[in-house]
Amino acid sequence: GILFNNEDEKEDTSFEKNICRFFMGLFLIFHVFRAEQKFADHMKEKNEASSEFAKKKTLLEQRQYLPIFAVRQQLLNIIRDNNIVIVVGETGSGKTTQLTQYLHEDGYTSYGMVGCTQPRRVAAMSVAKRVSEEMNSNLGEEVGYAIRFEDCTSEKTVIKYMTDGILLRESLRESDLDHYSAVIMDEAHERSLNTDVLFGLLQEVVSRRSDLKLIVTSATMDSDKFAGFFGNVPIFNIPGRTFPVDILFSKVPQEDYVEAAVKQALQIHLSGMMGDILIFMPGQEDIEVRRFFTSLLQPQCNMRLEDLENAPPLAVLPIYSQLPSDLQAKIFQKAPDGVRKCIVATNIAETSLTVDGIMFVVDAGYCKLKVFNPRIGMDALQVYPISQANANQRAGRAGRTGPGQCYRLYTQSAFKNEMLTTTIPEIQRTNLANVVLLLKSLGVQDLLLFHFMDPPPEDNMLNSMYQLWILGALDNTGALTPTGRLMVEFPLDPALSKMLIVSCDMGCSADILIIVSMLSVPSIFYRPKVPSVHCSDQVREKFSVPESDHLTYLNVYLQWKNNNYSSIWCNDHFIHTKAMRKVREVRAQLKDIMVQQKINLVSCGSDWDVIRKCICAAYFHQAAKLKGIGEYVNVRTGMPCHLHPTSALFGMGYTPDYIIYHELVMTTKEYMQCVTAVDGEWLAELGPMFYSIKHAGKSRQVSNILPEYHTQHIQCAFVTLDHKTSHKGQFLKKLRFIYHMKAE
DNA sequence: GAGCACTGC
Repeated sequence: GILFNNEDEKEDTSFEKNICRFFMGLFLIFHVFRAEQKFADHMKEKNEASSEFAKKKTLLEQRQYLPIFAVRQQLLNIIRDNNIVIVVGETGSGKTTQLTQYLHEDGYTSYGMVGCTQPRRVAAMSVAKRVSEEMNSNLGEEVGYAIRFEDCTSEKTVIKYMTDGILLRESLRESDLDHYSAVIMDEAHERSLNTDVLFGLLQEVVSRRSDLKLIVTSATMDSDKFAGFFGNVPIFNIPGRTFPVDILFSKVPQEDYVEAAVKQALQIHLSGMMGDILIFMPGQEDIEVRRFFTSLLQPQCNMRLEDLENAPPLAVLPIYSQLPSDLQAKIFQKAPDGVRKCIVATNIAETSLTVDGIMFVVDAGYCKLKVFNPRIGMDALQVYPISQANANQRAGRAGRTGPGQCYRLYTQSAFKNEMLTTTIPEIQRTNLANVVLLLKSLGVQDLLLFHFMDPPPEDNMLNSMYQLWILGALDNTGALTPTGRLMVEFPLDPALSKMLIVSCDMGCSADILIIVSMLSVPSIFYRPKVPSVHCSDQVREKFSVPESDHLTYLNVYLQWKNNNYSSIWCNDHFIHTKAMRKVREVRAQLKDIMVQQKINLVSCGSDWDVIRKCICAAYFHQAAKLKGIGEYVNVRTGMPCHLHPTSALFGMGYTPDYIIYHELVMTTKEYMQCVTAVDGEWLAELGPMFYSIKHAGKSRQVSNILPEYHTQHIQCAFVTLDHKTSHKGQFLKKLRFIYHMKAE
């Protein structure tokens, strides 16, 4: 049927106005505050109810009630007869908790552990906890888990849950995974970067080790592809236990998904049907609630106001990853009687967290994706249509506790004809420098021949190898150098590892260690929306080191340390406490590795120029040159690049001739994020394959020292002094550096 | 004068 009536929408409102209409409507009219106040009381009630359920059924009875129990013996038979099996286990089948236990009961743990990988840390932890309860043992004994910063296993452990990244690291130490008798790769259909690398590696391990069982779980739509990849291995189906979800498509394409979502949510709310609503939006910007206070109330989408006023209360709850965790927790609290929850989420609610009681899903059909462009070395963060697999996953969120409905704000024809069946796997749209380094260290000779399920673009691979060569991780033949081998030890991007390694000789390793840790954690600064926005910016300026964002970060950490790592101090200075704690954890982990690798910790004290030079030593390939007031051009591509407004260098009178950047991201413009001023001389000294010093028209030729893989890129590496591009102004300096890249 | 989906070692 017709879900929405577009014809009445004539006014041309801006995006922002639409957002504000969304929340002014929902948020204010439905007395959200009243609703929220009642939450606390009802939490207690809910807890009592769930413990009541636990009493009714024993753990064993609960295990036997799962769909997977009915096919237990068949499943074990097929695993016994095959080294690799694809298991299609739908939601609610019990595969994640039961498969490991079945293998244990069938004797596989007598000669090794049963390992089970998860794409997320919380999942690894919570599933391990559940299984240890079912096996009546203490967590960390028979059943344990391992995630970054936390190894909760012991010599007794026979069932080990872990993130896929952990298993990948373990395969570095022990390439045949001799400690395992079976490995289950759970949620493999999510195709994380680590999953895809493990696919290729584990397939080889199984071919070497006939006693190892590999079980890969998949969604229905990928199962044939998975089975084919591993050599036409059998597929085993386990039915799920979910409720039916009615899918309703929009009859006409929606111009504005925010407005359409508001209308749909209101329609559901006024229809009298019971149940909570979950709305999927592409980004934080669409969800952020606070900004709506500053906006004006707009007439509501042709709804009659008296209808709205008489409607029951509705609690609108935002959820996205950057939201502070105390606010995130609200979505799990039960709403009081008579209050309906309306959760507005990014795709964090698609897989990462599950809310019970959702009966209605409203799906805008978009998500944000980061896509890497290897040619210019830039990430683009953009809104894309979701895939059919995403859409089905989202719809499924309405059928967890009862029959549900899913309203798709796009047409059936768009779903069928315009959406991809599955999202492009991460390995095809990300910077591969890390993957390349890892595979090289595992002794993979020719990376272009590595057995990937979906091989990444060749250009991307070559570019990553080239970047590693620049950093001195690969030699002229493309083989790993001692520096490269050392870099693998660190759980960091290659350039950051390199920075840490060179910092020791430069006498500033303790300082660089802090900077690297700060860069490994997203969003240190918390920037509340109105009204304290200026306040937070002012506080931030207090940390500012005019010539460097990196040093600004160092400054923040040192001050936090001086204030005894206080969370109150963080709150006062608009800094994410959670992020800072993670910085500290990362620092401790990296420090351990440095000690292990005999890299001394030394501080340069107050001589911060040394630190800038050290940063330059690892990032000289990401440099920009001043061109006009406050304008920079990328030295590799000649592309204009902008200082990000949050940078310490932004809008200040100080405009250095050369800067290096940590990251280049295309959003509304090409922005350099996290920059540091450097000397031109340093660039020539530390990046001789890129830059040469030009003395009165004479140039120094760079010899061909590139590995064979990079023949296509050799031209890019040469410094060709081009007199045409050298002009007066800021070039009238003692030294001139010009970089020329052969355009395609 | 912008604003960042989500993971992981």
